[in-house]
Amino acid sequence: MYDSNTIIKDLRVLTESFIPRRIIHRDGQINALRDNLKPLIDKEAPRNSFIYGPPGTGKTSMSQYVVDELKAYSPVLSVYINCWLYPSRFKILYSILQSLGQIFIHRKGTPTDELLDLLRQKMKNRSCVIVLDEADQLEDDKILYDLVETPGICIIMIANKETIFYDADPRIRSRLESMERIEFRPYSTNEILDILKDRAEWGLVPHVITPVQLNKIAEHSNGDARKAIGVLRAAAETAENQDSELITDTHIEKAIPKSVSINQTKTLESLNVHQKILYGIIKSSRQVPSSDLYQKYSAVCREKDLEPLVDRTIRNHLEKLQSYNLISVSGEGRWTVYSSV
DNA sequence: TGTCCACGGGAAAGAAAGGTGG
DNA sequence: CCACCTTTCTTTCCCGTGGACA
Repeated sequence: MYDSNTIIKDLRVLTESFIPRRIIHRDGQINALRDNLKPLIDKEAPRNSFIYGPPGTGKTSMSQYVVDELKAYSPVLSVYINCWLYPSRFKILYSILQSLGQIFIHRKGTPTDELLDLLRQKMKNRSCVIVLDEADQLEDDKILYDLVETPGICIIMIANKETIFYDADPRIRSRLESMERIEFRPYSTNEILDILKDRAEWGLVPHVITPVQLNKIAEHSNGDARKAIGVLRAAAETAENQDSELITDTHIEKAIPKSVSINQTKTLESLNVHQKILYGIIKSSRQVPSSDLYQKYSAVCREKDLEPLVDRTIRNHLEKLQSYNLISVSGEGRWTVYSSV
């Protein structure tokens, strides 16, 4: 009935990047973001949003959920940008234009302002929601000013800290301060429990894990849904690999220390360029088969004018990312699949 | 049954960091 | 401060391995 799987029904549901069909315990934030975007439906000017909160509080999932919802009601365009991968003004504009289907040759020396003009031209009589995720990583804050000053563009900025760009240009600062702020607090243990129940219901075979066990995972997560889902997934995979019929307490205990990373942001900062690229690719496309990864990696390197490292070295870096618990690896040999934790 | 192809161990080359003595 | 040697970490090259697939 579930193939040979005894534990996992749908692995995708157990990944952090999976966008659930309903978002729980974020009603206030969802409504706030909806209100900000709502004017777009009547072709009026929307409000920009600044979303902040610690990792694993649902910022990215919720934004994507609301944007998807909006697109069902209105012919608005949307672009998602991970600023970790595209931190510069040029890269962001280039990547926006690319996602909007603007194809042009990347000749060296294209002035950044030219890209901005192109974008502004394209935005005439259209509107577009731009999600800037990991905005802490932005190298140049002028891009924010550019985007805010472009009619038709609505920004959703996502960051960990509220105080981002505290020392920015006063013009930009006043713009940022006028953005609608939406705070994401860490989830309570009970809220995490609800999320886990939801994921377990859709992702696991019925009755392989008990509510008490889920509660144990929730208590250990410190309000970080990403961590909690990671533990659930690791425990389920261990159980599955051992051909067990149930997830045992031992499976969970084994999974907990694996996913307790001291401080994820600290770890991320310690990565080198290549590791960041790899992590960015794996994180933004929820799952990457090994056969695609190296190609994608080389492509990003070329965009960044970087000489790609040789494939064996990449495998070394992937091993490191895995040991830092930033990515998880499933499958074997040629059929290895990398996914974000 | 042979081909394909990413994996991962190991050696060796290269690069960066650390130490020492003039 | 510099020149030179040593150590440590990173990257590359080489290659055997094993599972899917035709």
